[in-house]
Amino acid sequence: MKYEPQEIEKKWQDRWEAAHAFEASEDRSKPKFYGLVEFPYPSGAGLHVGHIKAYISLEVVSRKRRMQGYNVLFPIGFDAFGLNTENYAIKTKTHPRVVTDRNIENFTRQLKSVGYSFDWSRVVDTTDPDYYKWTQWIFLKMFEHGLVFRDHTLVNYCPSCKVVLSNEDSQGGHCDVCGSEVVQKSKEVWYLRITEYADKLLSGLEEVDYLPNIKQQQVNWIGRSTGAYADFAVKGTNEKLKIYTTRPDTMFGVTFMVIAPEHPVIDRLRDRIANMPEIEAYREICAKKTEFERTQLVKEKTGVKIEGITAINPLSGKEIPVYIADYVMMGYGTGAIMAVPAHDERDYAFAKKFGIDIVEVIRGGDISREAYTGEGPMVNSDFLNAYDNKKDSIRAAIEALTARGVGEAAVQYKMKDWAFNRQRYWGEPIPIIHCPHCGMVPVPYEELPLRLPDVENFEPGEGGESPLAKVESFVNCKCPKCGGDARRETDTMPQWAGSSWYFLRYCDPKNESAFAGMDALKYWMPVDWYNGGMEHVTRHMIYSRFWYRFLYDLGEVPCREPYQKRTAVGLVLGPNGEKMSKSKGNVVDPLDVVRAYGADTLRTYVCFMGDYGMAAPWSDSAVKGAKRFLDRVAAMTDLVKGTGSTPALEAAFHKTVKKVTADIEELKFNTAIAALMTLVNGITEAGSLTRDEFITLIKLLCPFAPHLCEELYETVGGQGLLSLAPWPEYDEEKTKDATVELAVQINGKLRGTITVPAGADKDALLAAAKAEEKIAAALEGKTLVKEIVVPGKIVNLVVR
RNA sequence: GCGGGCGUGGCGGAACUGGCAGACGCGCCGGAUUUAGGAUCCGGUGGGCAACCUUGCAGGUUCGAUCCCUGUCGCCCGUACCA
Repeated sequence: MKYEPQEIEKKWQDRWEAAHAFEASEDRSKPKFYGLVEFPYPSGAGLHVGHIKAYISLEVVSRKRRMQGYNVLFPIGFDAFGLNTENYAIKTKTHPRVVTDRNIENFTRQLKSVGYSFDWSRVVDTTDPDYYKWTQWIFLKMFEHGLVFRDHTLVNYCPSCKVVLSNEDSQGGHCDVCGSEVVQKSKEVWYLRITEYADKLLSGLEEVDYLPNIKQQQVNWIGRSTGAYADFAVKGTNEKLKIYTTRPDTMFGVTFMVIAPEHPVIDRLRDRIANMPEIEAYREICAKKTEFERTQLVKEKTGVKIEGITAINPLSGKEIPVYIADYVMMGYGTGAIMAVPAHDERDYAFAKKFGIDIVEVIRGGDISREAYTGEGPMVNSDFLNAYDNKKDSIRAAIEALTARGVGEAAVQYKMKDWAFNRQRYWGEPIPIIHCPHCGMVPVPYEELPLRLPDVENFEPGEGGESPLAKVESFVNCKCPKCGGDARRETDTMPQWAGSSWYFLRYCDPKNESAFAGMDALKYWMPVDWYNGGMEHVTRHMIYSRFWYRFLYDLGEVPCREPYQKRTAVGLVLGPNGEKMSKSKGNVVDPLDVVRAYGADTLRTYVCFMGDYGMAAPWSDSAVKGAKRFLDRVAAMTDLVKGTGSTPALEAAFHKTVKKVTADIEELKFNTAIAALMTLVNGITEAGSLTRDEFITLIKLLCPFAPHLCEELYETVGGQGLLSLAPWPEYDEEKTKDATVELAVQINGKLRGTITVPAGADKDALLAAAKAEEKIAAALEGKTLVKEIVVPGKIVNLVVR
């Protein structure tokens, strides 16, 4: 047969659809497999090769598992709220609903053209009111349980998108959506108290199977540290400066304090501060600094001494100066630190610059040259001098602080609470009503979904308020509690909201009385295998684990962790080895490949490119190689004969079944395909194969190139769909060759090979080795010192 | 700085975690077919004339190291004054 992709792909896609071949079955007696890939944001640009590679992972696994008899749930949906759509809508003056529907339609068509075996009967769309009803429902449950709060603080703000961003959304100081530099702005915003779940998110990692680097990144992001709070009294006032430290045992080495420029104590002590104008000037400079200046130009420490106030060290009683400096952040710990220049590099740099005393309290370094951050015995530290290790001295210091009532043990997290509102139109409305009498009142559950009103103008307001604020009919409402006039919240949720629980909806997508029925959840959850990009490890993964864990605490979901296993896809780079981008002009359109070479070629090539988890450059000529391989497989129908397989070919088949079966489960698609290519080479050499063997071949290839394999199956008279036919089995005994070739080394260097029966013992191997021509020659006149024989591996003769 | 990862032919990458380095593919060379090109098929292909040399570099452990250890250089990703 000849491989003509254009003629067969649509045909099989239609047949699969007509047969509902890939819809998850309600038969709950079968073992289940829930494979999840990150649902796409349906941008106007259409499918990207990145999507192809990301989805091919569990596509191949799911297809194989289906053939192995699993009840497979392999769903897809659309994460369709968000700024890109909204910005596009503004630009083209088209309603985001229209844009979204068009994009979803386009994505659907494109995904289907690649032949993914998604369950299209369970598609979710986060912008569908029947879906976001439950997003709002979960939000209200969180509100009910005290996990939602409003606060007036400094937030990350994108001046271009005109929205507040969470920490996760502004990693590296740049807006996640447009890349603009993020500025700090004082605003009243909604928060989700994710920090309350920090410990659960951390401990939950112990019971899941994520790649080690994924776990590590989450651990780092949560950033748990242990230490203590301590109160430093401000001399002559009732004020106390509360600090957080991980090394309370170094307290006798404290020679000054530093507070963040935004620290509120400055305003409270305004009257006592002698150099207030200088302080104000410094605060102004700091406020104007961009993220870049604050983080990149860190070498030089700046700050101002606060004249007129001093603090008292709670353990030593010493009076010390207080500085204001922007190397102390308001957002971490308490916004104030005790500085121990002898044992902290930043404090050391600051002390050197400002000529402050440096007092050694841990022996082991040379504090005249640099801060010593290692361990050692305590010195100059009163009662702590008795200790010579970190653990004991910290414990003793905390005990002392506690006993004197000036401090206590404490835990801090780098992770911050989740800034949860956006001042934009295309998102889930936050279902809260502001009542002048009752305060914040949740929209009653029975009124959900709180629908987005239709508006003409989606432009965000200049003052940073949501477009919804201009919609009087939406804003004005009655308070559900007292019935009086009230106003609706006009901000919407961030894009991460809808994606924080979508995998639950897949389990039971049509449920009208719950986000998903417990029955369905008990069967399908947890997700057995989740694959996606590394960029989501500290965003979406953290958020959705938080939401899921919260629902677990409520008794709404059956297990503590949503994702049993998580793997990551490596980037597809441009042909020049650089990251694909429009500006670099190195973008490959996967649909072009489908048109030119067929979906099966695209799929096979993407799998064959290299290590699945690593970045790999695109190669147009290698794509042709994949096509050539499929051509050869198609041509193999001519070699199918009733009889005539060699023992070598039979063994090759068993080996290949074993290897492909194992490799797919490890996402080692490149070597699985290499094994299939080797097999095809072997068949070519043998000149013929049986029909059964041919069917085994196309079954193994089916997860990668399903259209072609279905067609070939039909060509050789196969009944039904190959995609649902049983996966090939192998016989371990038959994977073994009768004879093996073994390397013979002399002094560790290869000097010859011997061919011996598979089970040959040491003596036989040794004899064969010594009889080998080249070996015998090399042994001539030498003294044999040692013989190393590892059956099945090697013979090494050590001579002198 | 810290955390994670990676350095193997001209290229993408293999190699049972200590046992014949370079599977498989791309590219390249030669041949067949073709009026020609393309496509296809067959053969060859790490370097060196050779002895030999080769997994970023330098050491170490071992009968034996791409794999383990020490040091060093380079690249990528994440994070960032986290007290």
